[in-house]
This record gives sequence, structure tokens and C-alpha cells, in this order.
Amino acid sequence: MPGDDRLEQLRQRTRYAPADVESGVFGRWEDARIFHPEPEGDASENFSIAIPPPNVTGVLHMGHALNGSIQDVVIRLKRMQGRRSKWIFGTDHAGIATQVQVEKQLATEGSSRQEIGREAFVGRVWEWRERFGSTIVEQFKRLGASADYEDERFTMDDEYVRAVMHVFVRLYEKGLIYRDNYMVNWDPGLGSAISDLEVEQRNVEDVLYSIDYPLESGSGSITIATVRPETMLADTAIAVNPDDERYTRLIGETAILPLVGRRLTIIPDDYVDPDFGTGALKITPGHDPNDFEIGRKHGLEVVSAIGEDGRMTADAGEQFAGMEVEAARQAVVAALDEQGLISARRPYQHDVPYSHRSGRRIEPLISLQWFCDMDKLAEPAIAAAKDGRLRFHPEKPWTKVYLDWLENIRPWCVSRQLWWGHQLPVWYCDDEAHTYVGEKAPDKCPECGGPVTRAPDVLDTWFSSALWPFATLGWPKETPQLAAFYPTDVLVTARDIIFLWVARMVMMGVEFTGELPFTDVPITSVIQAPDGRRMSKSLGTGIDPLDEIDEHGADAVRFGLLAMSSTQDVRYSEKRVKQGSDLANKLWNASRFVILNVDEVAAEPRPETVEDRWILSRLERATDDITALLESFQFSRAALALYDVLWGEVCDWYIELVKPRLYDKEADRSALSANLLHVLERVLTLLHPLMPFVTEEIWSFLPGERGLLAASGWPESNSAAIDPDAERVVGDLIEAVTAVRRWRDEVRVPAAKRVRARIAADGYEKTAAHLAQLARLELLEGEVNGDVETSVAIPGGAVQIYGAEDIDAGEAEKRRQEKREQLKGEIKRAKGKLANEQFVSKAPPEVVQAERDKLARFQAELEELGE
RNA sequence: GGGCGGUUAGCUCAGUUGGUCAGAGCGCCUGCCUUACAAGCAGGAGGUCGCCCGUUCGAGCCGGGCACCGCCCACCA
Repeated sequence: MPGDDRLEQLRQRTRYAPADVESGVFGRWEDARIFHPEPEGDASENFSIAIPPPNVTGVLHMGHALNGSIQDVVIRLKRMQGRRSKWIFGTDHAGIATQVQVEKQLATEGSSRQEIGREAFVGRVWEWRERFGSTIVEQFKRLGASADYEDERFTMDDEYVRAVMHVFVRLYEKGLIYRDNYMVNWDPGLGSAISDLEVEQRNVEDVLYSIDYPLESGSGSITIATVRPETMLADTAIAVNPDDERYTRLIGETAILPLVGRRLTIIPDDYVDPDFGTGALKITPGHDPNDFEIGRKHGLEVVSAIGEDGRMTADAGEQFAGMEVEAARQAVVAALDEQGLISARRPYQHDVPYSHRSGRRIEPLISLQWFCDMDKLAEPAIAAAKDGRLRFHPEKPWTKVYLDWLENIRPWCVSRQLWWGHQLPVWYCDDEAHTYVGEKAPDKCPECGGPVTRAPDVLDTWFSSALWPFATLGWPKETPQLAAFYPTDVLVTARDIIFLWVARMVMMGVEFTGELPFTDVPITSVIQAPDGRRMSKSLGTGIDPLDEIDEHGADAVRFGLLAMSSTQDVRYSEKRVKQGSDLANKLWNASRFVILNVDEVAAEPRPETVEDRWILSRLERATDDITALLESFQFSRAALALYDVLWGEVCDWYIELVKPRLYDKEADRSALSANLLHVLERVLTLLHPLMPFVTEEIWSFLPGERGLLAASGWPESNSAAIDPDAERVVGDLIEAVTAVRRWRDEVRVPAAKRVRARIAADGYEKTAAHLAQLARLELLEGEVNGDVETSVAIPGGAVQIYGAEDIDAGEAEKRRQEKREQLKGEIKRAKGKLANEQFVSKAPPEVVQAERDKLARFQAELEELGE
């Protein structure tokens, strides 16, 4: 139990100061090691969440803060519900992002990765990781995240790397991973291929050139339209629609490619839209994805005019070789102009692929890369969502979004020309005549016995991320961790990585463990800047959650984020965070009031009065509601429901109702004390998953030995305490108090003035004293001299006011008249509705009855108000 | 080109299967330093639920259309 000095300290702390308590509270949790479960039991009885691993170079942003808050709510709830709960924590090596960071650092030293070489560079990245890798971990702690920090993982850990190698080799052996010359999205900024998902379309304005290609026959020319004249150097055909009468006679003829002189056959293909441009399409299989397909279909030659260095190749011709693409375009246009071959140019807006990584325009080109065939892997991932084993929250529209993508999935280019990442477990003979794929390096080529060299490429970061839920638990070894916590239960993420990550985890999880890696996927809001733009550093629209924590406290930030989030994107609202800090302060003060005023007793409630029964009933309902809302991932509604219960019901009404009893030092206050403590204890418990710091701090001031709130039990709802009678009686009381207060305010009764009155209404037998106290009435008993001055309508009748000298009589009568009119209107409306035979016969009986009850009530109130 | 979402109080947003006079926070107005909290208490004003048709006894909620705004997917030069 708290000592006198602690209580004195509490008495003096009239405001909740998050900065003074948060680190201490977090330290208590860490010391108690309650975030670290031992791996016992199996996954069906235990509960686990794998965090979307933040980039090891990252810093906490609003997305993390919301996502982390949600996961923490879920894991704390389950932990309190008695499940052995593990929040799997760690960081992602984030190949490209990290490599870019370290390259920047090298650039400031006047060096480069090429200069220091691969081995030294990778060493530098590891150094970087040692120095800065813990930043984001500490930031998650600031948020209060109850992850298992004792068991932190990193996607480049030795064990994790082994899992990645194992998966690659197994997929290769199954024939799902293969090497191919194929059209890829080449990112000239990174000097690497990237996947389709890392490409974004941007709308830009280009010039659409019309270029005349002379016919070999000498009888005129055929005109094509293009926005990329420089790629003409790699043209190998011209296509027209077979039904396009303008060109049917030319099909099979040959045109001569200007500047190059190559002979281009004019071929028919349905792909060509006769209505676009000139209706004739230059075919460049080496640099356009469509043309690549057409080229394959027609067996066309493939010419690569642009190289992986982003410059024109020798095949582009002596005149252009070595030029940057932009320069080559100018040069080609100039050369064509010289020959008078450009017959038109007009501005043209269209979508063009850009690299999401480097921001550079994608150069589609043909490259020898490693691909993963996804069709077979997708099948069970599709089935799982279709039969409901995998559930998105909300189900619409994400289930369909997920399925649409999987049902149209294409091969995944998994190799990257980077240095930081999981190097492919692939070895080539020196001339690449033989390829060996295996988890261990061969001494020599198994086929020819020659020396081997490891493939320089690394894997797409998302390849390793796809294994996160099980590779973090020791897979492919059958570890106790894996048995206890895999499959995980819930995966919390924003929609932007449903394809990049979620779907791939599902596919890899099923393929390699035979089980779905998780079953429930709540999709979170994206938090936008207050002006509706994207939050981003480059736009200057970012808001740092740590600044917000410093200013308002972690609980406030968590509450604010949870309250503002929904299934929609939302603008960041500092007001919601403020609401959270107000709530923390309110809870703090209500708790001070209770703790400093109760007699020290156990917290087993003993209802004595109707308000006791009322609050206990309301709390049970709240317990049910909050539990259901949290379990169905409706965090915003849960947050606001908690706010209403604590602020509205507990503070505004229950505490106010019991004050007279509490201040009566003569009375036996043990039952009331028990009830107050019970109410406080319940509120703290329900609020703890959302606002862990302030609730834990207050918990430590409660009498008795309780241990940590974070390790306490979650309440089972007790339906025996539900008391509709008490809820009705106190509900009416609340309405009546409010009605009288409104009247007082409107007729300008001085705030402190007690008004003589009597209650002419049923249902206030137990609450008359409360009504008198809260509405500042002096209740008259027996026969009363003098006339009723006025009356105020309350549920079940009215309060009659006697000789209140201070009231504004005109205002009072005006007020009564307005109320009469309003009641008459309602009565007319209700009567009309009930007179409608269709309504009475077709609406459900309870709806009709409710309408009748309402009518009776309005009529009673009108009668009490008189004429 | 497909698909999806939004449009509710001055602002930011809730409104679960259609059924009490449509809600919250903030802001605004009025009155209160009432011994937990002035980061508070009490009260109030403010909305043709984007527009049009329809289904229904009854529509913010369901169906059709329209208008703006936004997002995702997509290989029309």
C-alpha cells in the first residue's frame, strides 16, 4: 500500500506530467520482463504478432506510430487476457535505402563504393548499422510498445540469412526460380533492375513526334508516332492493325529505318490501335514492354540501343554510342530534322514509369536477371482469402484488392545489382557456362570442375521480408520459439504494402511451413499532413511523432492516433492528441480524487444506492463494448467509447453523485470506497492497452499489493451486474438535472442560488436528493404556500418552481411556451405516425411500441407544464 | 482504360445489420476560481447528411444516375 509520503506526493501533483513518469514506468516493465515470454506451449494457445520490421536506418514516423500503437493495443489486450503473448520485433536491412545512406556518407568523404570495393563497403554498412541501428528501437520504446526487445531480429542475422538461402535454393530446385533474359524495369539511378511494384506512374508531358520511314519500294513512306525517338535506333519492325484499310496493302512490305538503314518488315498485329497517332507503330522489342511481347510473338530480332549504364550502346550506331539517353534523343531528332523526316510534333501528356526508389525515369530494357514464378505460389494464398481463413479488416475492399493482384500475378524479378543484401546462393563457372545453386559454396564447378565465382547480385529486400514471421523464430530449424509462436495471429499494416509484403508472406508461409503466417490483417489508415497532403520529409509536411510525444506524452499521441484513425485516410489532428492528453489529465485527477478520499479497503464492489448500481451496470456494458471493439480492430470507436465512459459517466456523473456521501465523514464509507476503487480499477484496466503509461502510474498508487497493471488480468464481463432499472432511474435523473440547469441558465438564476421547488413527476423516489443537489433546488415538502411560479419539464412530469425571486419571468414563460410548442410538435408527429396503418401493421412491434411510449411521455410532460 | 473510396455542424471526423427529435472533439457564445481537474465545471447556438430519381410504412444508411475530390491497378506508341 502506498505510504503517507507517496499519498502526499500524489496530493500535490495536480497535473499529469507524462515526461516525469514515462521512462520510469517503461523501466518497471522492462525490469519485470513481461514483454518477453518464454517459448512454451503451442501457437494455438499462445498469441503473437510480427512487427512490420522498420528499416534499420529509419526513424519513427507517423505511420510507425499508428501502426505501433495498434499492435501494442492488441498485444497488451491479449497479454492481459492471459495469453502468452509475443510481439516479434526487429529491423529490416532495407537493401536499397541503407545502401543509399552509406553511399551518401562515402560521398561526403569524397569516396564511393566503387572506390573502396564491395567487401569494404559491406563492412561500412555494418558499422553504420552498429551506430544507428538502435535509434528506431529506442523510439518504439518511447511510444510504449511492449515488443519483445530481448529477442530482437535483423534480416541480415546469420540465422536469417540461412533461412533466405534455404528458401532460394528450394524454390530453384522446384523450378520456380530461374534465370532469364527478359524485359525489366531498369533504374538508371540505382544501376539495378527493380520489380513492378517499385515502379510508379507519373503523368508527364512529352513531345509526340511523327517520323516518316521511307518504303524500300521507293513509293513513299510510312509515318509512325513516338515520344521516344532515340529508341528508333533499336526498331526491328513496324506494326499496323490488320483491319486498318490504310495499311493492308503495305503489310509484308519493307520500310527503311532512317539513320540506321535497317530493313523493317511491316507486320500486322491486333495490338495496334488504328485511331492512335498515325495507326502505324514502330516496334522496339529491346526497349518497350509491349514491343517486347510483339517481338516474341513474331520472332523479331531484338536490338539493345540503351545499356545498363543509361548510355547508348554500340548497337545504337557510331554517331550516338556513349550518349546519355536525353542527349541521344536531341541528336536523333536533329539528325531526322536534317533529313526532313519529322512530319509533325505535338505536346503529349501521358503516364511514364518512374523508379519509386531513385526517382529516375525507368528505362525498360532486356537484362539477364533472376525471376520467381509466382503462379503456383499464389494458388493457396488465393484460396486462403476466398475461404475466410485469411481475413482482412475491414474485409472490403482489401480482400478483393489482394485477390485481384494475386489472380493476375506475374513473375517477380528478384535479383538486384546492389551490394547490400542477401547475395544470391548462385555460383557460375568463369564463362558462366554452368550455374550452381546451393546453400554452400562449391569448391569447384560440379559439372566441369572449373573455378567458380559467386553471382554478384543480391535479392530484392522484400524476398527476405516475405519470410519474416517464421525466419525470425529460427526456421528452418524446429525451434521452441517456432512451435510456440508460429503461426502468428495478427498482422497490422497499411495498405501500401499489401502486395509488396503481405501477399508474399502468405505465399512463402504456406509454401514453406504449410500454414498461413497469420489469420487477421487489420489495414490501418494512412495519416496525412493536416492540409491533406502526403506526410513526407521532402515536402516538409512531416510531423515527428517524437516531438508530439515530448509535447503531449506518449499516451496522448497513442490515444490521438487511435481516435483519429479509421478505415479511411485521415489528416493528422493535433486536436485529437490534445484530447488524449486532456483525457490522461482527467484520469489522473479523478484518480487522485478517489485515492485521496476513500477509506482503504479491498476493491470488491458493494452497491448501496441506485447510482452505485447504475455505474456498476454501465461499467459492465462498457467492458463488453470495449472488448468487442478492440477484438474487432475498431480502435477509434474503442478510444472514443472509453473517453465517454471515463469523462462522461464516471467523472461527470458518478463522482458528482457520490460526493455528498464521500464528504460525510461520520458515515460508514467502506462500501462506497470499495465501489469507487472498483470503478477506478476497471477504468484503468480498460484504458491500459491504449494509454499504458498513465494507467500504470496511477495503478501504483492504488492501495494493496497489485503488481503491474500491464501484467494484470482483463475483466470478464459480469452480466449479473447489468441493472436496467438503475440505468433507467439514473438516466431520467441525468435528463432532469440537465433540464433544470438549462432552465436556470436561460432564466438567469444566479449560479449559486438554491431555488425552491417540488418534483411533480414519477420515478425520482430514490434520486430526489441528487436532483436537488445537482440542480441546486431546495425541495419543499407537504403543503406549500404560494403559487407555482413556473414548471420545468423533466422525464415523467415536471419540476414545479415556487417563488424564485431572481428569475426572469418573461424569459421563463417564453421558455415554457417554446417547450410546449416543441412537445406539441412531437406529439403531432408521433400521433401521425401511429395513425398510419401501414406503419402500425408493417413496422416491428417494438418500434411501434416505442413510438407509443414516447407519445405517452410527451403528453405527460405537456400536461405538467400546463397551459 | 478499369476498379475502389470520399462528399454529414465553421474545422477534423464518427454514424455497426434502414426505425427514438442526426453525433464527437476542437472552435464559437453565455455563466461559473462549486474544496479531483480552469488542460476544469454548467449551459447554448450551429447541419435541406453533394445533387436528381427510385425501393420502403419509414432512407445519412439500400438501388440507379450525375457532379466534384482522392487513391489503387493497367504494356496504347
